[in-house]
Amino acid sequence: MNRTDRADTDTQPESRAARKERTRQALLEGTLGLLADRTFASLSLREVARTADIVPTAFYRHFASLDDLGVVLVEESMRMLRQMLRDARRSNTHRNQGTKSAGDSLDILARQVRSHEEQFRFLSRERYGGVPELRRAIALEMRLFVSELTVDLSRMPGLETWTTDDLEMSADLIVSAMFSTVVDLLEANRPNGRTEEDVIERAKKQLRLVMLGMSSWKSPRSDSNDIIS
Amino acid sequence: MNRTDRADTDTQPESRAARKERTRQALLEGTLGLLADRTFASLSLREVARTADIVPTAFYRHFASLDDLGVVLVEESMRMLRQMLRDARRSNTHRNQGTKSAGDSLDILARQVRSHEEQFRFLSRERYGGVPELRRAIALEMRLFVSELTVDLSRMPGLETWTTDDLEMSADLIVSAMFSTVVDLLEANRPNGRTEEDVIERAKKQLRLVMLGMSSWKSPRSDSNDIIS
DNA sequence: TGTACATCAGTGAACGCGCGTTCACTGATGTAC
DNA sequence: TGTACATCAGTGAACGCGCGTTCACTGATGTAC
Repeated sequence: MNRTDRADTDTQPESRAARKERTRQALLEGTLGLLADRTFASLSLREVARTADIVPTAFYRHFASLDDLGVVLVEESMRMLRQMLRDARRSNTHRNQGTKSAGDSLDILARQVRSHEEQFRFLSRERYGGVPELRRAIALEMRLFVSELTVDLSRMPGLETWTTDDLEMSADLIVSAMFSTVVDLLEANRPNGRTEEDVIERAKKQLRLVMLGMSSWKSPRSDSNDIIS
Repeated sequence: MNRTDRADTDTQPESRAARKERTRQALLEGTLGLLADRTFASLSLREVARTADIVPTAFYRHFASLDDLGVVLVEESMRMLRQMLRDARRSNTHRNQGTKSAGDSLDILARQVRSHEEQFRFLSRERYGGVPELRRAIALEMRLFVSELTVDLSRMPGLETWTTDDLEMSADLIVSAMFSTVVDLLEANRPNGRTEEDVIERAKKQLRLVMLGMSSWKSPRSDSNDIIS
């Protein structure tokens, strides 16, 4: 916390605060590792402590409870997700829109999933299967995504006249599809499974299909709502 | 099992086999009850036994293990889901197709979710958050849904010339959206939440939007794939 | 119909185990002078 | 720079608890004759 003398050579021994921070990070990362194929609810404090090579009681020097650590984990993962969304949005704003940007967004998503696999695995597992506290935190964040995407859509050419409800309906559909894609990406490249390229290609097509639907939604020539045939 | 004298009055005492079956059902239903807000992985055998008012050791007269019971629960829920799909398909085949049938399908889905709430809750929770065995069973069933829907789509007017891949891509999108809708339905009518009618209306619109996209997918006037604007 | 025996769903005591949490402690790091 | 004291991350023993599973049992139901 309040260190008066900063280390100016890196051969100097680590400060107590730095050591503590390292243990804290070890706990968070060790927990994420355990969550690769387990539910957060099935973890035990002793087990988590073991991953950081500390005795169970030392855990309490860092978190008040296991749930407390879980909330921190959600917050960190969510920060990562928000950053991803911000990047995707910037790439869309600065370049062209429509099909191109849809493909770009999917590529950004796939890259993020690959480089933050454990966090995505954690989020997708806990979104529906988690303890109520984590579930609520994730649901809130998903709702924020939908409303941010709604705003983005409202600025696209051809959609300025849409009602908020229709924009939200479309954003909701897109977010659902992207969530499915994330889960598919996490399971891609397994024996007997689809390849990552397949998953990305299908997701791009799906996004294009939705946008195609949006482009003729309530347009003059389909006022009858008699869709197929 | 092999009762020689069948009961012809209902004042007659229950047979041993019938009693056993009742306990078995009590175990299955009691477990579903516990799963209303918990993960299957977090249940204990003793807790489950308690819901059927039997001593822990008596559990083994009915199932080899808790996981064994879990698999039976998945199978039963899946049988219900398949039945629902069969009904929805029949209603579509016998009547007209397109927008009307989309609305009908959603109404069928909503009714099923309402009357089998616990099973849907169980399935949606375990789909991503469950123990590997349950997750695999559910994933398999979801894949079957997609391929059945793919076949259905291939028979719709205007879609006969589509590639299997494009049909599957569309079916996959629809199933993703419907899964989201199920989860929304399970959380509908809560304080500060959406109403069931809102959820159903939005899902119908989403289905219409997708079908609208399909109707112009790769059609002459949008060969350029320049979707929006 | 009555008797003698078999079946088997459910009982209850007992086991060893990992759990979360308490507590008093140790000893290296940090601070004041 | 050296000394005396404070801080605090991590230790290790101990606790009571619910767990899954074993085992020998009970007594009502079912079957054979």
